[in-house]
Formats: sequence, C-alpha cells, structure tokens
Amino acid sequence: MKEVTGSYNPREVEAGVQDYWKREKIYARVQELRKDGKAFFFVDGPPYTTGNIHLGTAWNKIIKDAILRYHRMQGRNIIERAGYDMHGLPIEVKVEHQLGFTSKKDIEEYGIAAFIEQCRTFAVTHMESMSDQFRQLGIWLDFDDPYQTIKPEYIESAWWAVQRAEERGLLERGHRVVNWCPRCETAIADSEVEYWDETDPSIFVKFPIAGRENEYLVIWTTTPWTLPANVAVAVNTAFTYARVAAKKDGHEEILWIADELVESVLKMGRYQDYTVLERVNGSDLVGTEYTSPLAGQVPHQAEIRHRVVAADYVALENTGLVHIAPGHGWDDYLVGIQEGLEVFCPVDAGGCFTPEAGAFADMYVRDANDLVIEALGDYLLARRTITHRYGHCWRCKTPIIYRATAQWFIKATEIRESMLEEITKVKWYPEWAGSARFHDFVKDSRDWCISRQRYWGIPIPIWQCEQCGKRTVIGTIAELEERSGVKVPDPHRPYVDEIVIPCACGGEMRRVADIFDVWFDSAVASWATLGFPRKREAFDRLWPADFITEGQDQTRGWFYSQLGASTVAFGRAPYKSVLMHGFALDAEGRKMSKSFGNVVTPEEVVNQFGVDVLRFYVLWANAPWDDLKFNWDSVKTIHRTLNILWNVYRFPLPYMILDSFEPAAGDGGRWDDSFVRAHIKDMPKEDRWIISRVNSLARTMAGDMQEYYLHKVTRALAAFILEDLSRWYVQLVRARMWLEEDSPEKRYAYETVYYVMRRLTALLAPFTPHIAEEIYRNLRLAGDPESVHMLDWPEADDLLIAPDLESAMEVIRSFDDAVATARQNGKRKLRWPVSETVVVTGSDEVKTALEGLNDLALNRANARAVRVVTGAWDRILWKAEPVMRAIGPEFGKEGPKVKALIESADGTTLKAAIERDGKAELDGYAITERHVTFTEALPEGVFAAPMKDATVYVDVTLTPALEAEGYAREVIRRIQEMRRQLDLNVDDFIVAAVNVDDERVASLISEEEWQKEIAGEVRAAALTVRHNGEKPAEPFALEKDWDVEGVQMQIGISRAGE
RNA sequence: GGGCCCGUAGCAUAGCAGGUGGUGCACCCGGCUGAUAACCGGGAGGUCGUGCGUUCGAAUCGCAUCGGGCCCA
Repeated sequence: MKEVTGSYNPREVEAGVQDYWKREKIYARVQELRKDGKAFFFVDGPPYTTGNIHLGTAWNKIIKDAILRYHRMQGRNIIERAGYDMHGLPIEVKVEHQLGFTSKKDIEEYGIAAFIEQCRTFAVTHMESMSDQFRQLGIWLDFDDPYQTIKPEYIESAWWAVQRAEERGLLERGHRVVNWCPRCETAIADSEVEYWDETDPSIFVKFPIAGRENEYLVIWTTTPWTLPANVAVAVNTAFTYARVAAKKDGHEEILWIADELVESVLKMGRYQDYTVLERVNGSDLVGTEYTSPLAGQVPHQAEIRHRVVAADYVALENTGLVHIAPGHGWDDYLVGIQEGLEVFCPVDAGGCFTPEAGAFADMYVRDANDLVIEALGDYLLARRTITHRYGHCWRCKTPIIYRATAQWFIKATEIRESMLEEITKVKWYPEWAGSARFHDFVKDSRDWCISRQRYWGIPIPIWQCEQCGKRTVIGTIAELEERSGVKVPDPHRPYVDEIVIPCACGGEMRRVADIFDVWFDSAVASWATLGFPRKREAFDRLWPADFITEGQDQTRGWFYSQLGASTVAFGRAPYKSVLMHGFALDAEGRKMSKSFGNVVTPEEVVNQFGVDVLRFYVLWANAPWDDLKFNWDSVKTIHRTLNILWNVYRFPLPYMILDSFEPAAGDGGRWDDSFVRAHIKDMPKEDRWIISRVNSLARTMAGDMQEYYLHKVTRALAAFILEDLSRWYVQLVRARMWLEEDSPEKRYAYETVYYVMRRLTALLAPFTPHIAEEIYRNLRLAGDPESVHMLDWPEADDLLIAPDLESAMEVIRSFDDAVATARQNGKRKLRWPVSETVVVTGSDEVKTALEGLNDLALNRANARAVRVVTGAWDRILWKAEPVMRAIGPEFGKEGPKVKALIESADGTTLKAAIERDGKAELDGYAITERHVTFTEALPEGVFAAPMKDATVYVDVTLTPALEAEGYAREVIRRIQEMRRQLDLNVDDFIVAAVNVDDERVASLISEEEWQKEIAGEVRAAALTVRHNGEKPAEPFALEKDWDVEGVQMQIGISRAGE
C-alpha cells in the first residue's frame, strides 16, 4: 500500500491502468483464466466502418463491456470477438466522393478492381481507428482479431446461407417494385430510405371513359411522371361514387368522383355549378374501361386496355379513385399481380424514360413532371403543389423512385410463422421488445430483396447458364474453385465475375452481376464469427449465441436480418437472449445530428471527465431500453461521485501506513474475509453495519444484473458510495483512525475499511474498470491476483448481513439529521456539546435503535445524554389558546373575560387538568376541551425537529462545563488549522501558546482537563494558556489572531524542537 | 396513417400488483475544517403533459388527445 496524495485525476488513472493492462497482458490472462468456465457466446453487432464513433456507439459498447465483464467475474468463458460491417453503398459513396465521381459510369471507367481497393482501404483504415477508440473506452472485446465482413471466410458464411436458401426453395428471382436510387443506380432496402419533406406537384387528372362522350374518371397523383405507366384506376367497393354533371365557363362535362369528395374536387377545378346525376357503389365501377390522356405521347398507352379495378387500400381522400402504375408503386404492383395487369415500367436505371415512353424518352423523370402536365392539356382538372414526406437515398440524398426490376429475394413471407415462433423462444430484455415490438415488425414483413446493382459487397454466388438458363448457387470458395477449375484470388468483384463454370448442357455459366444487400452481410455474423462453415467445431459447441444487445433501431435491422438468415439456414433463431437498448439523444430529447449542432462525442466527455465517468454515467442515467438524454450536469455529478470514492479510498491510507497495517492474509498470502468473519461479533456496530451494507449491495446488484437493470445496479453503487460510505461510515470511523496507540478498535476500523474497499472495487470492476483496478492494485496483497478483473464476483455473505442493524442505523441517521436541524434552529454548532437530547416517540423500532446504538447517538449528537421518552416529555410546555367560536355562544358577554383567563392561564396545568378530569375551573368558569386548543411551547433553550416516527428535542442551554469544552474544541480546531498552514505531518509534535482576552473563558480552558485535552488533540509537547499574558520571548513559527464566538484569542505554534 | 417506448419541481430520475409524491444536480441559507480547489446539513420549489372515465380513493388502471424517440407505411 502506498499513500495517495493527489486528488482524483481520471485521465491519469486511466492512462496508467491501460498501460498496466497492456504491459502485463491482463486481458489475455483474464481470458486464459476463464477458459475452462462455462462458455458464454456473445456476438458483437458490427458497427459500420465510417468515421468516428458517436455517443450511441460508445454507449452500445459500454453496455456490452459491462455485461461481459460481469459474466466473466461469474466464471463464464466469454466468446467476445469484435466485428465490423465493412461493405456497402455508404462506403462506395464516400469513395466516389473522394474520387469526384457522380455516376456508375465513372466507376466503370476507373475500373472496378481499383475502385474496390479504394473501398477496402477506406474500410480497413476506419476499422482500425474505431478499434482504437473502443480500446480507449476500456472495452474488452477481441479487437486484435475482429470478424470482418470483407474477409473471404466471412464471405463464405454468406454464400453458404444463400445456398441453404436455394436448397429450401426460399431463393427467388422476382420482378418486383423496389426502392430505387437513380443516382446510385441500384435497388436500396427499405431501411436505406430516409424521409423528409419535398414539394411536388399535386394534380387532378381526367381519364376519358371508353365509349362515352365527355365522361371522365377523376384521379389524383403527386407523381405526374408515373402517368405514362398508368394501366388502371382503383376504387374502393366500400365507397359510393357520384356521376356528376359539372359546369365551368358554359361547358358541361360528366365526372366520376367519390360521393363525399365531389364538393372539394370541383372547387379545386373551379367549376361553378354541378348536378349529381346518379350514385353507384364502387363495385359497379369495376370493369369500366378508359383511355389514357397520354396516348398521343406514349405510343404503348394506346395499346393498353385500361380498366377500373377494386382495391381495399383506396382511401376517401382526394378523388377516391387511385391511379395505378404497377411498374412504379408497391401497392400498385400488388394490385397488378392480383388483377393480371401489365407491369409497364418505361424508366431506366438512371431514372430516365426509355424510348417506350415515346415523347418523354431520355428525360429524367422528376424533370419530366412539367412536360407530362403540359401534355395532359384539357385532361388536367386542377394543379396544385403539395409538401409531403418523400423518401430519399440515405447515402446520396437523391429522391428515390419506385421501379419494377428483376431482383433476388429471400422468401421471408414463407418462413414468417417460424420466425414468429422463434421470437417467443428468445429471452427479451425488456420483454416487450420481443413480444410487442419485434413481433409486430416481423408479422408485417415482406420478402427480402437481397440483391444490389453495385460493386463493394459480397457478390451473390449465383451462376447462371447463358444457354439453358439453369442456375447454381455456390456455397464455398473451394466449391467454386473445384467447379470452375480456377483459383479464386479474391471473392470480390470484379474477380469472381470472370469465373466461368461449365454447364451440363455444354454452355457456360456466368455469375449474375448483383452483390448482396449489406444487411445480408451482418445477418450471418453469428456463424461467420465462428468461422463456419470453414470450421465446424466451435460452431457445434457454441452456436446459437447466448446473448446480443443493440439499439432499438436494430429491430428492423440486425435482430431481423439475423433471424431471417438463421431461420433460412438453420430453422431457428441465432440468439437466445437479446437486450434492446435505447438511442442517445441530446438534453432536449432530440436526435443528435450534425446539422442541429447538438452532437456530443464520447471524446469530449472523456477529455473532460474520463472514461469511467462516461461509462458510469451512460449506464446510470436511465434504464438501458429508454432513450438516453445526455446531460452534462449529470456527468459532473458522476464525476463527483467517483471523486468521493477516490477520497474515501485515500483518506485512511496515511494512518494505515503510519501504523504499518497489514490486512490479515488468508491462504497463500491471498486476502480473504476470514478476519472479518472471525471478529465480526466483537466489532463496533458501525463496522458491522457497513460490512452488512456492502454485502446487501452485492446481493441487490446480483439480482438486478439478472435482468440487466444496469441503471439500478449503478445507482445502488453510487448510493452506497455517497450515502453509506462517505456521508456516514467515514464520519463515524475517523476518530478511530487517529488513535495513537494500537487497539482492537483501530485494527477493526482498518480491517473494515479494507474489507469494504476490496469488495467495492470488485463490485465496481464491470462498470468503472479503471478506477477499480487502480484502487485494487494499491490495496492487493502479494498473493492476490494481479488484476481486479481476475477476481470472482463477490457473492453476498448472508452471515454478515444484519437487517436489524441496517434498519436501526437508518433510525440513527434520521436522528442525526434531526439533531442537526434542531441545533441549527438553536444556533448551536455541532462542535459545542449539549447537555441532553430527548427523543419522543411511540415507535418501538426507534426506541430499540436509539438504546441499542446509544453510544453512536451520543457521539453524533455531541450530547451528554440521549434519552428516549415514550408518550409525553414532561419538559414540554403547553400554551392555551381560547376557541372563541365555542366560548362566545356559551359564555355570552362573559366571553372576553374567559378569553383573558385562558390566555393568562398556565397552559401545561390547564391541559393536565382537562385531560385528567375532562374539565378545568378558571375563576369559577368550567373550561372543557371545546373551549381551548393547546400548542406546544418549548422550554427556554430547547429546540425540536422531526425525525422518522419521532421528534427530537435538543437542549442547547450552556453550563460552564459545556462551555469549557466548547471553547476547548474551538481552540483545537484553530490550532489544527494552523498546523495545516504550516504543512506539518500528522505525527509531528508542536509547542503552542494561547492568549485569551476574556478572563472567564481563559480560566475555563485553563482547567487541567481541557488543557490536557487540547494538548493531546493537537499533539502539543508544550501548551500554555494565558489571560492577557505577555508575549513569549521566542516568536512562533505561526502566530494568528482569532475571533472565537466574539472572544479574541492570539495563538502561536511551532514544530517542537525548532 | 400504424406499432412500440417515453412525458413526474429549472434539469435529470424513482415510485406504476391504486391509498396523503421520493432522490440527485442546480438554487438559497447554514455547518464542518486531521478526505479540504474536498465534505456535511437545512430550506424553498411539483396542476405527476392534457382531458374524460373506472374507483370510496389514480402519478399508478382504461379511453382520448398533445409532445418526444425508434421503427414501419
């Protein structure tokens, strides 16, 4: 043990500890230590390798680290490989940006091989930087060998899964409407679409009904550019539609509009008058044929037989008739399939019209809106604009379009039931994350489009024969090499694109051009991290994962993609338990975003307050599943808490060292609790109490960790440090530390403090691994493990838990607070003793506690006596107040006289008489309880304050003896202060002289008893107390004038022998 | 538009198997001075988002509504 002089400097502590971990390879040794333990297979959700980590990423890893450290201390062998998600469009877009590219054409010209090298470099560089940042947060995952989605063995894990899908008939080539980014020229996942407001045209269009003169269906759309692809109009059979003769500027035309919407539509079209000719049910309209107003511009439109169809999703909005273009909308597409409509999509990958769009060919669709509107001519009924939420590509921010394309799908809808079933078998923290949130998401899930038309990703391992069309799905690189007869240098594009497999028909099979949706990469992490299918052993032993934890946004993300891929490949969920955590928000509860400028980085927090403070804060601030509202004040509070811990830790060290205290060692020079267990019966109550408390703490924490109540665990820790240790135990035990001679009391104090700190550091280790390690390193005995992280979790010791003592101590603490309040009311400082303190209570618990812990109560109250009184305390006086409402009517004009009598009577006597006899006589008048109320009147010098189930009365009246002690304490305090100013060691002796102006006070403290007391307390070899005495010949090292409660004193001190 | 979560003093948070709302920070006042660029006590501060309902009684249960978050459409 060495003394610690500095105050808590987190950055210094953390740098030292991390250096120690590195030097002594502590992480590896802890792994080694636990390798025979029961396995705990954890899968790290892979962060995407772009840029720096943010607060949410840090929170995520901190939760993981705290939980894994806890399980490790419980003896588990943790499989804890870190992982990174390194493919995908976000990186491609960043690299495109760096290279100044704007389209796929630029990439093709630059060369795919060179392009993906840039992507690879980008991903690897960022991965390394992120690992460094995580290491700095004290995260103990295996960052030296993380799983990386770009590695060949990882790519195989994905290939293998698709091969399973093919075997099970769950892989499908389908023509579907997908979210399409015209800039990136690829399909993008629903999860890659970001919504924000966009202003678009809002137009009402008349579709002429075939074979009718001047009669139209009125539809509404915000995407005029989809009109060239119109094939149908949908109505809802639950609505009534009106056939209206509408008049405008002398013309009349017949319009079909949902009955309830007629008024608003006609107003929009500025019609002056109308008549409803007939009303029909929606179903009566079904089958009605019409022609396209764009037949002149788009030749194919003239060939389509447009008709009215029924669809449930049509709402009573706008016109109640919906324009259907199966090539450009998901709902439209479904209606199209159902009705056997043509899927017409005259738009290319870049978002431009194809020649099929006739007059609009080559135009970018969003730019074509105005031309389409113009081309509608008289068929345009009304034109407005609308601001609505519209989807954009999450990477390049281009507005997306819906486009029917050929894509590869996993038929998630076919395995939906078994996915839902699997969800119920997983343990969810909290429960509703699975049973409600995730369940509802999966219930509504669609088939999963896994193909992307890009470059930096896992190539889809499907080879298709150019001649016969037969396809084959490759599961491993070895299989590919065997079947192609070619060595595969890198399973990425463009290398795999060149590999040809001979087909049985004599033709050549070539790879389909697509790569995987990047979500498919991480979906296979649970087996990829174990090297499966290349390696089998670990997979057979460990899979599925015991535990994963990610943010609530991963419900649709990683929780889902993993479940989907695993249900396809293995027919079961790849995880046994899932903790869903919240999102990191700013103090106002808003999302942190760069454009708001409200982003707080983990780095900022760490630079100011250190890693442990950040860690403790994010775990402590709220329940894991609630959103974290970041708050600097709270961070400061946590800093203060750890600072107090630090002070508590270092305060006994100088005394221990001075006394050469050696904690009792157990077997092999290893510390254990045998001393405490052997002596607990003899130890002072406060020692037994704090020992009980720290064991209770361990018990509560273990219970809460079962449910991953990280906030409760850290709050319990903070409360223990602040309330139990610092504010209470340390205050009680200080005096024993200062004892000169060796004594059992002092030894017990040392052993107790040591015991508590050893247990506490272990309890803190998962949450604040650095400060716990730092303290542990200084306290550990020679035979102890080198790191606090090698210890087992301290199980609560039932034999040392004393519930009665804990509750009795609660009473004393409440008493202590009340005494302080009463003294404050009586303006009597705690340093000044008081004669008597009385507790009036009806509670047995209070009585028992104060009697059982009377020494403690005396000490805390600084009183000559602490007494418990049940019922009434005889020194309480009562003041009688007349109740005129009762006196007036009864005594009539005698009333004022009675009032005066009551007011001047002795309330205490009056109350006693009424209580005894039911009435009292005052000058012949019978007074009963009706006529008078009593209020408590405290005797001179007595002050009261409430405590739990009791009232405390403190008599602050001074006597010469009390005064003598009070002044003596004042002198002691001043001399101590002067010792401090001289920077003396605690064991230095001094010589001192006190000169008191006031003769009476001088004589009080000159009494032998107090002079001895003062000399002893301040370690004075010589002490003189004088009244207006002459100054000593020798000047003192330090002389000061003091005003002590109005009494002037001159005090001088010097170090003895100087 | 739908699902889930959250909404308690200036800020953050506990209480939510219903029975007179706790705690921390900040604030004001005071104490302590052998943890001291620390520590401790006291005080003030609340329509428990809003409305309706169930109940003898609701922060706690139900419905509606508003605000925030994540996700979906």
